[in-house]
Amino acid sequence: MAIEEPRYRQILNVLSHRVETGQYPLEERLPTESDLCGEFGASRFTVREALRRLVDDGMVQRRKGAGSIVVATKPATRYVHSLSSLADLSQFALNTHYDLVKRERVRIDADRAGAIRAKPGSTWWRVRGLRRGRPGGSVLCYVHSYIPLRLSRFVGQLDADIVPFHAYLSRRADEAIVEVEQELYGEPMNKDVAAHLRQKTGTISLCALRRYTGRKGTIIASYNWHVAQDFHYRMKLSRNS
Amino acid sequence: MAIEEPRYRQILNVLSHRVETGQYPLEERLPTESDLCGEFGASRFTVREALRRLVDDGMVQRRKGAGSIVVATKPATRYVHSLSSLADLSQFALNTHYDLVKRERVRIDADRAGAIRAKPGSTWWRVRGLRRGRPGGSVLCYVHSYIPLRLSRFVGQLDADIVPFHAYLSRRADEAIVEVEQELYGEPMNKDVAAHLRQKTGTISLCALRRYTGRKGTIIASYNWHVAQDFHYRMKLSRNS
DNA sequence: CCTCTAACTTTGTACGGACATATTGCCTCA
DNA sequence: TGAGGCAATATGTCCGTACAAAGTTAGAGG
Repeated sequence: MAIEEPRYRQILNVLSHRVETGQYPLEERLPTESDLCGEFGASRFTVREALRRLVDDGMVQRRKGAGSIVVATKPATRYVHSLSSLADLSQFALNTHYDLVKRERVRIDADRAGAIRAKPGSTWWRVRGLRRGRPGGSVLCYVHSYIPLRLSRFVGQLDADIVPFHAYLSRRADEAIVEVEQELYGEPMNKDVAAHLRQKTGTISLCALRRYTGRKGTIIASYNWHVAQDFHYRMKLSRNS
Repeated sequence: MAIEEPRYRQILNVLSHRVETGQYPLEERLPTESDLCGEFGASRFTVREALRRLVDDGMVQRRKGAGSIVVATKPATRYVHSLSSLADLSQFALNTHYDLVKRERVRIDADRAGAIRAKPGSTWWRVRGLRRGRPGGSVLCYVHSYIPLRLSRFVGQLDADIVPFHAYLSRRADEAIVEVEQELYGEPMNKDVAAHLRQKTGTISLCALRRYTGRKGTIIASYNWHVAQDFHYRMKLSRNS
């Protein structure tokens, strides 16, 4: 004999089934707590525990005084990027050393414009730099960081000690990072990249393009070129709860 | 006069401050609910509400009978992989055509063992296949899929029509996918890979290793080799609520 | 010294009641 | 008719109590 499920979970099962089958239609209200107490013969505590899980599963929203409404017919199976901090995206950033090569203002051509969400022809800051395992060590990665002019007053501060840049800019500009996009792709090195990575022009590189977005738009976008056979990126997604 | 914060929130503020400052050190136990009730002069209900939020914020884990332990000193700003389905990890899988090359049982050597979480020397199924843009089209990717013997009864079913494999296996075995890990790295092609991708041995490939884990362990692990300059992978993380 | 058991501790589930606060809608009055 | 206010409703917060289940610890017994 299987041990019985908790009461609130039994109720949760019934309720989520009703939501999934449309018995409680999308955008409409659920019965009140008091109704559900009556139907299931359970206390308000137990019904609320079930409803709380429905909210956790992203199927229901509740508002004080207004009731509960169905906002999704399926539990949001959210897979969470288990690295809790965004710094983990640029995985080794914290344990490595950064050499700033140049700070410059550049006009964005059509190619770059799409990738960093800039208007073609607009001017951005570009910071070029090298990432090494340790000061003076071998180069792991060559970086172009693009920063919009509205953050100009912080660009002068960017330096080897201020890594990762996105965290610094977000904090100083008081503009939380809302979204991060990352693209990984292989491409032949141009002369600039090849020279800094000490490879022949045309050698295949692995480029990670990352764009950090705040509520006012792009905060920073960076191209990170790696020698392909040295590149290793790991990510883990876990189903939450 | 500002309206007063709820009692549980005041307690939450104190507790999270203590966690952040290390007054409750990482990996160590928090005071028991009953202690906290005493300290704050609140009921167990209220203290539990505060603790529940700490758990939601990812700072604390609780186990029945064992107490609460600190697992992070900062609230986890959780970034959600916005692609809700796991199929999106192998991005083009659904719009492409799969050709099965061979089903075979292989002994796992030390190298592979670590990567797919297998015991060295154990036997697994290996399914080799090719992914193309359309039937008979050019090869996008060469795939080795490793499947544990406990799922042997489903391996015979795997075929071009059954993609993605992980979804099929998870459903048939009634074993939900709990975690997905993905590694991307560059490596020179061996003879087998090079032949199937029509490249010279030693050419740099880009390999995506994906491991899907259920509650009983690995469900499937697959190596996906791409010609480096044809590889493009995009991901997006958004901050949730 | 090791092992199994029993007692104790701690969190989980569940009931009851009470009042607070946000929302909605009706009803009255200008 | 429109605005304001009041009443009804629904969820939020908070208290007390009780028992269940899991984990820990100390002690008895070999």
